Formats: sequence, structure tokens, C-alpha cells
Amino acid sequence: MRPTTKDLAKAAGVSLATVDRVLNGRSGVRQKTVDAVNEAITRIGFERNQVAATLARQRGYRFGFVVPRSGDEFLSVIIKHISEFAQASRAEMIQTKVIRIDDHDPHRAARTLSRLSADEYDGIAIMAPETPQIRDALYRMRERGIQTVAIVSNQQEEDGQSFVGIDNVAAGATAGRLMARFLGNRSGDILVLAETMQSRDSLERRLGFDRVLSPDYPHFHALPTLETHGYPDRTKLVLENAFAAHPDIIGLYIMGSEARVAIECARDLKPDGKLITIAHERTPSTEQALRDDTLDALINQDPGHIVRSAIRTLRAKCENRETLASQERIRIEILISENL
Amino acid sequence: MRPTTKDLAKAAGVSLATVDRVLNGRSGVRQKTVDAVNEAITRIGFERNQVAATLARQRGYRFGFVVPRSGDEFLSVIIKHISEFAQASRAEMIQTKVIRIDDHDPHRAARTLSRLSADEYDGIAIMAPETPQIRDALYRMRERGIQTVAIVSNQQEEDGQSFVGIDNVAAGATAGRLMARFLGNRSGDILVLAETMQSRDSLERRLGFDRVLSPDYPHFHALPTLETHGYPDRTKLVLENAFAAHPDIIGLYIMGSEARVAIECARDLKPDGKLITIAHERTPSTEQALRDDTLDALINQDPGHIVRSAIRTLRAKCENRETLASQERIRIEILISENL
DNA sequence: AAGTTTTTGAGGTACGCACCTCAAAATGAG
DNA sequence: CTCATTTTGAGGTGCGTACCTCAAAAACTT
Repeated sequence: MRPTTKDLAKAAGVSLATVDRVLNGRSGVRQKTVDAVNEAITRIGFERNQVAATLARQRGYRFGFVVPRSGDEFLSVIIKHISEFAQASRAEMIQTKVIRIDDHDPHRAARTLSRLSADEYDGIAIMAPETPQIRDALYRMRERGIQTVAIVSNQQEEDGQSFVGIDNVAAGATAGRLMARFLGNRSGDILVLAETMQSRDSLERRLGFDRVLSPDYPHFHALPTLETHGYPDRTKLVLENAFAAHPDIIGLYIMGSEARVAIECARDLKPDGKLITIAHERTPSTEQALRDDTLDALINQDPGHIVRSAIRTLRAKCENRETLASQERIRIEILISENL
Repeated sequence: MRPTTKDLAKAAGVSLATVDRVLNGRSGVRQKTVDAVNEAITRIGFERNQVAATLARQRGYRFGFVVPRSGDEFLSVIIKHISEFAQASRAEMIQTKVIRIDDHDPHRAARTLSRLSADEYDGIAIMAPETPQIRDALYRMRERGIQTVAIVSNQQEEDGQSFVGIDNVAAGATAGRLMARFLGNRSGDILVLAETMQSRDSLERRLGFDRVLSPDYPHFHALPTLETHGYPDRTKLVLENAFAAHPDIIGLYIMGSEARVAIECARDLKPDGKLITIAHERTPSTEQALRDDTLDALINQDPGHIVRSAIRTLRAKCENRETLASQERIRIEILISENL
């Protein structure tokens, strides 16, 4: 039989009330007593029964996902997975809400964050670019006793701040290696497209991409990153100009998460199908592009996995536990039409 | 507030005892009453609180993983993940044991299975090739009230029998497409290696491999599958003969899950590094081969994911729930040295 | 030593459900 | 109609923990 709090109290020579105080970090216990209880915990191998603990809390866990108000296809996939998992984990006493923030006004965003109270939320997962305002707001949130985790876009590493997502340098390197191998011995220019190079994600992907291409494959030349700023018109224009200026473009690497327009343009500009195209994030449109061969490979981070991992991470923090590392590592997936 | 069994009883106009009988499928309730309760469940949106239910059961869940007694590197990785997850889910009142069976004697294996009682196990995950004896034993296990799920190797589809693993035809096709794209415009022979072609997994992978290679790439020729039967010596011999007989071998596809020996041999026989090699399953040795470029790509099914998914699937069956499909689909992962 | 403050104990209630018993009510058979 | 059988209700207990109150004990302070 597994030892219970009762056994622990007996083993530590204290009362149930004191055990409770120590286990839940309440004040008013001498250090000496705390140590005695902790010693007893390891001695008898006590492990809190999380099922009973959750039931006794009366109010499971309340988590929030803070995401940008405006967004691309990838964001809607994320949100779909949030509500899907929220539905499925209601029976486990986990409540999940989506909170939208202004992604172009860091101050307003920070204000929204500052209004989130520990009475309403046990933990917050945030998907937002790194800015001083956001970083501060997150710091104060943790001080208020709300657990935090950053998803997709990394935030500065700090105590109590974890990250659920991929290593973008490695993702860029993966794209670079695939690009090179798919191109084989052909030589020419490679076009690199991003929404903006202001974002850390794009910078890192480009860094990884070049790190593979520059030293190992001198017969390719990756052109400077072109920025679309998320506008379809601009994307089209930029691509047209690039293809006109560089007649021997043989590869296209789309780093941003809104690849649809770029893929369509590239297909129209290079209809022979000789252009090797690699993009990020599985969405209905990139999936379709893979199937009809306008896209050669897709680098993906499973949005469902990210959402579930964020919730598990938050929950582990609330329960003062470690997560299972192998379960929480988000993989850099390579998708082709055969393994969709 | 979420409705409880009490609310449900009131809404259905019956007592708590009857609600309990219906919810847990006990006998002695008229169909008319069962229907009334079910109607009330949907009407008020009742959802059983699994946390409370698990606690009240007094004895969490007891699951067993039935795996072959003899095995390769992949199997040991699986077992490592079983104990890792078992450790982590003790706090959730889930107990997990590993049960070894004789993989070369289906009768003995079936006898071992027949001794597993519902008093000891709520569910069994089995990793075993499909044989009539095993299939029967699984059928009787389900009749005894033990939930079953097949992992890695599919069992015949039957009522109540689910499968956690990859589609091996698609996995073979993925390997085929990668092989072709990595080879580019070179032409020559491709060697295909398996432990045995008796197993369904190998057959399916070969099928998928050919399905991509034969129609789309006539300048490659995939040779008939060579069998190693898991013996290092034989693997070496078979490879030496093949390379001697076919001077223009440009690709090697290792379908079995014990790739170490084959990779080493191939490296010795074709030291120029021009041989494109693709294998299955991430293990310490295949991972190393990827890093030092003796392996070009790895097709992997995440063993940790399989283990966790099997347990979640069993648990969902015990609780008479659906699983979250997107979480349980095992992906066909493509690994190269950049996205390890 | 007397008073103040801090620390501890004893006891209780609650969470939502599983599982048990026994008697009462409803139903069916003859 | 009576008797046997089936179905239902009322009530209880327990799972292991959280969280609360109040008084008693221990530890400091001056």
C-alpha cells in the first residue's frame, strides 16, 4: 500500500495539519519541523496522490492561452487544438480559456496581462514575440503566483519561465539540409522569404539555414532574406522582382508561417516544377501544396502537441513536479506527401 | 457548476443508486430506466468527473505491456519508456508492469496470456506478431473484461482491438520517396534488407517502398528483399554477396529494426560515402550513424509516444471514453542529423 | 516570571464518485 | 388474488487530500 499523508504524519512524528502545512508550503512552521517532514517523505517514499489532491482542491486547474488577436493559418490551427483539448480535459477538472492580445501594441498587451489575476488563473501559456513590456508583465504574473510558459516563440530565459516549442536554428538547418539534398548537383540561387526579420524566430531559422548551406554546398547561393510583412500584394511583388532579377533561382525557402500566397506565386512564376520549395507549419493550404507537389517538404511543429505540452507543463508547475522531458520535447517534423 | 451524479439523479427522477447502476453498467435495471437516465445525461450535459471516479475506485488502473522475451535495440528503448512513464504516472494511480512472452512459440505465448486475470489487470498492451493463437488469446482476454491494444505490430482488426503504431505501407513509401530524392538523377540498383519477409510489417514496408519507386523512378531498380533473420553473420554475408553481384548499388534500405550491423557492413563495403542509406527506428546506434553520415535518413516511430498512447488508449477504454484522435496518431518521423 | 508571539495539534468538513446492504416497491406468473 | 421475482430507493462508508477553526503547547521577549 502506498503511504498516505496519515502515514507521513506518523513517520515524521507530527500531526496531519503540520504535514499539510509543509506539503502545501504554508507558513508558520519551524525549519526544523519542515526538515523532519521532508526527511520522512524520502524515508518512507511518500508521494502525493495527485488524483485525491485535485479532487480536494474543489476547483481543478484554470489555464489561459494568450495569443495574438490577428493571426495566420497556423494560429487558427493552434486555437482549434486548444478548444479540442479543453473539451477533452474537462473531465480531468482542467478549464482552459483563450485570451487575445494586441500583437502590435506591446503596452496594451502588457496591460491585458497585468489584469489576469491568480483568483482566475492558475497558469498562463503565452504566444507572443519577446518585448521588454511582455517580459515584465510575465515576471509580475509569476510574482502574483501564476505559472507561465511561453509557446512557439521563445521568451528570454528566466527563473520559472519555460518554453514549449522548437529550436528554430535547428529547424532552419533542417530546411537547409533538405534543400541541398533535394537540389543535388544543380547550381544556382536560393530565395529566402520571411514575414519580417525583426522576429527572433526568423533570424534563428535563417542562421541555421546558412550554417548548413554556406560551408557544405558552395554551388548554391542563398540570397538575402526578402520580407513580405504578411501582405499578399507585397509577397507577390517581391517574388516577381526576385525572379526577374535572378534568372537561375532553383530553390525557395519560406520561413514564415503564412506560406499560402508565396507558394501560389512561385507556382505561377516557375510552372515547370523544377523549383525546390520548402516551407514551415502544416496548415490546410501547405498540406494541399504537399499533395499536389507544389511544395517539396514541410518543416512542422505539431500544434496539438504544443498545446497539450503547455498544459502539462503548467500543471506540473502548479503541482510542483518535474515534467517528463521526453514527452515535452517538440519535434522538428519533416513532412512530405507520403508521411502526412 | 458542473452537474454531479446527484443532479443527474434528480433530473432523471431516480435515486443515486440507480444512477450508479446505469453509469457503471451494472445489471438489474429496466431498459426503460436506463433510457431515462441516458436521456437526462444528455439533457443536463452530465459528464462523469474522472478524478473523483478514479479516487473512489480505490485501485487506480493496472496495465501490462506484453513484449517479446528476445529483442533488439528498439525493444529495449520501448521498455525504457515503459518504466519511465510508469514511474511518472504512479501519482495518477496508474500501475504498469512488463510481461515477457516467448516470441518463437505462439502456444506458450498464448498460455501466458491466458493466465492474465481481470483481478490483476485492467488492460494489456501487446507487442507481438499476428498469429492465430495470439489472436484467440486476445479475444478471450477481452471476454474476461480486460481491455487490449496492439502496439507497433498490428493485429487483425476486431471489435475492441485497437492499434497504436504507424502505417507501415506509408512508412515504406516515405523511405522510397526519400531514397529517390536523395539519389537524384543517378541510376542503379537499390538493396532492400529485412530480418524476415514472414512478418506483416516488412511486407507492408516493401509494398509501400515499391509503390513509390516503381512508377515514378524507372532509372532505379530495387532488388528483391534480402533476409538477415537477425543474425549478424548472415547479414554480413548477404551484403557481401549482394555488393559483389551488383556492382552499381547506389542505395540501401534497411527495413528491420536492427540496423546496426547492416550499416557497419555497408560502410566497409562502400567506403566512398556515395551509398544512400535509409533505415528504421531511432536507437543509440542509428542515431550515431546519422551523426557521422553513414546513414542519410531514419524513419522513426516515437517509442515514448507509442507507450504513452497505449496507456491513454487503455485508460479511455476502461472509462468508456473516446480518445483524442490527434493525440494518438503515431507519426512517421523523418530524422536527419539536423533534427535529431 | 510574566507576557507575547510563534508553532503545533486535534478535529472537522468537503470534493464526487464507487461500492455495499437491506428493505420497499413494482412487476410478472400462476 | 397470492406469491415469487425483479427493480428501485435510502442510506451508509471510504478513497486521500485540501482547507478551515480553535485551543494548547512551545518558544521567545523583556
